Amino acid sequence: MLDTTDMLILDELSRNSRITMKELGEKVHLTGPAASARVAKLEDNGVIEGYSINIDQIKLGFHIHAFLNIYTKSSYHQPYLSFTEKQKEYIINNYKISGDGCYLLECRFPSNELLDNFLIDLNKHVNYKLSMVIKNNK
Amino acid sequence: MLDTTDMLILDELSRNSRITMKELGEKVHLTGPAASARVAKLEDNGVIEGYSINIDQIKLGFHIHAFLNIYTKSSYHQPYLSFTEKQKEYIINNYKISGDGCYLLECRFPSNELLDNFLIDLNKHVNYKLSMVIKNNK
DNA sequence: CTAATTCCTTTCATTCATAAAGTCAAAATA
DNA sequence: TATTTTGACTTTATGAATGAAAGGAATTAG
Repeated sequence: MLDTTDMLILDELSRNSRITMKELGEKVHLTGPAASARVAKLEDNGVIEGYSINIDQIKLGFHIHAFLNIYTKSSYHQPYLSFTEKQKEYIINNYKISGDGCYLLECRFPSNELLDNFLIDLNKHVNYKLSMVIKNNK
Repeated sequence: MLDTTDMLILDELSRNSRITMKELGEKVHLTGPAASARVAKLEDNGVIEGYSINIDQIKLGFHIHAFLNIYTKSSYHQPYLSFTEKQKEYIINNYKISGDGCYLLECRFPSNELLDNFLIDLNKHVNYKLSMVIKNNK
């Protein structure tokens, strides 16, 4: 389904998705139109879901990056899910998981104070264990 | 530092970073060159770190998405960090965290078998708790 | 052996990006 | 108050990229 050229294209676009098709072609030994056709096919079959940017969250004022293991006492998750819907500004990902907890919530906050406010509200619906990200080894 | 137009630009580029500067300008009520100048400034001051793509991991054969809470017995983390260096294919993020464990490892695997192999090797260096991602509510 | 398919290249018209010059308003300075 | 400076924008024009169309080589199917 995907050959090595396709993988190279995905690799290049992961590094810089605003590269021109001509340049992309040069990197994978194709002409511009050939690279463009490959990319179009990768879009059509859904391998490429979209084009995005990486933003420096700290420069946006989000100095705190945290994970919250969520533990629901009741089996009724809706209050928690409604809460996270309302707090999208602070929520990066909200994974439903197997294992210890029910959810793993990835969040960002400008300050400890806003984190605290968030936790107070969160605790009305569920219990949690907090892990603050110190750095990402990747 | 960043005004509402800049935030709108970041929002649009997050949704589609391959949009033309002309189109981007139209969305935020600017001309092409003006939008382009804004974006260049956002790049220069490091707010925009880069341009990337979203890839459907399942279509690449990675059917399993998991988080591993890592617990190191010894204070000497290097064996673990060397191990993760060698396993980059399976590792999405490797966060050093405060809280219960020492690290939170985000991984992907094609099969349970390869996950099992990974865990066997991982367990030579550290203990872990495994959480499998069922879905992402976001 | 011929026809169809796939993947590519080349060509060309259209569109985009980018640099340069000019406009305007707000802020700073004398 | 008058003048200058600054910053952000628009307009214009040119060089470059995109995308559609046509054509060619290699592979597969009938």
